[in-house]
Amino acid sequence: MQLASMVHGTGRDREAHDHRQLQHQHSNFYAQPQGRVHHSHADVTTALVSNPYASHHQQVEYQYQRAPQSPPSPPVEEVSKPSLPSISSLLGIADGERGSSETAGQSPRQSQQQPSQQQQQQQQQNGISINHSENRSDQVPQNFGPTISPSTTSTQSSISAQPYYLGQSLNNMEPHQQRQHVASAPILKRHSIPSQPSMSPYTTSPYAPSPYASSPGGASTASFYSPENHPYTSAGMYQQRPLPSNFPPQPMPMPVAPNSANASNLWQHHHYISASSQAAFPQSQDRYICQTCNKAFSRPSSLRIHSHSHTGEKPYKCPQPGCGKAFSVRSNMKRHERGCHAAANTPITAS
DNA sequence: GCCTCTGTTCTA
DNA sequence: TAGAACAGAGG
Repeated sequence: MQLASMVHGTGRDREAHDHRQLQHQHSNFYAQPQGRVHHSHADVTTALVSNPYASHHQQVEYQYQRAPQSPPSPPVEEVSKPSLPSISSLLGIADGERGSSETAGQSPRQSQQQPSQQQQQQQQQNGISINHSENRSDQVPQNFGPTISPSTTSTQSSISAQPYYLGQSLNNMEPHQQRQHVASAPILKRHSIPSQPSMSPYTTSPYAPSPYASSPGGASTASFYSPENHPYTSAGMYQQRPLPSNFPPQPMPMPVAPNSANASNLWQHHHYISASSQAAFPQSQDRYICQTCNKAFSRPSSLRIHSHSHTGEKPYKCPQPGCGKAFSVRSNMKRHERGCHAAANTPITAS
């Protein structure tokens, strides 16, 4: 009963959280265009492509200041673009350098730059050679990926300061990258649980401190049968966890819509996770998992007795005088009495 | 609906 | 023979 209430309560909390989050996003979504009134249509369009759901006000301001460059990284490119030579000229310079000596191949402009600036310059040149051939929209996921453009640090700070913005970027990430994000955070949060051989990673996800508290993992946190809350605390011997329906863990069922991000996708995103989280916690059996051997039991008493096999505890001692045998299971002790001491007891009881 | 107790059954 | 798990009964 308590478990059920916990699960339900978690679901309500999760929904409430989603609702609040969505309200927050909606408010920002509708408030955002107001901050762009003085911008041209092209600016607004570019900014929306880059981040249509900027929930943080600073993010809006940040992109507002340099709206023409939609991705989070382009300021250096923007500043240095006028001074960059064309690709044909670069090729010509390269050809000329090959023809002439290496020492004499430096142009006056390159000699004036610092080494780091030269690296940035070449990176920018490489970037430009790619950006010119690719669609602008394809550039967004790249900038949101783990390897942030080396342009500015404010870009990274703006992303880290916006959980939902980061979530959007996750959708643009490769599946293995998403798994890394999902799996790395919970491990840091894991606590007070001994070694779990071949334990499902999903058992760690419930403690994810990530902004995805509304994920199935976050919901399962409340339903977790924490040993601290159990009267029988056997040194973290066992725990309850939602059923193996989540086992083995499956990849995050995030709908991949990198470039078609809009409000409807937002709702679909959150609702999809919420629905899966509800279906991920069936009130079925085997909810009590031994942390030592990962064996599942349907009853806490069964798990408690099972824990005796790991601890070697044998609380049930044979009451027969001269028989110091102890058993971990009461029924086994009684059986022992019946079998071994029946000859001595039966005549007494019978007579 | 969940728990403990108890008995039964399987296995080494 | 004992360890271990499962299932029914009752609280």
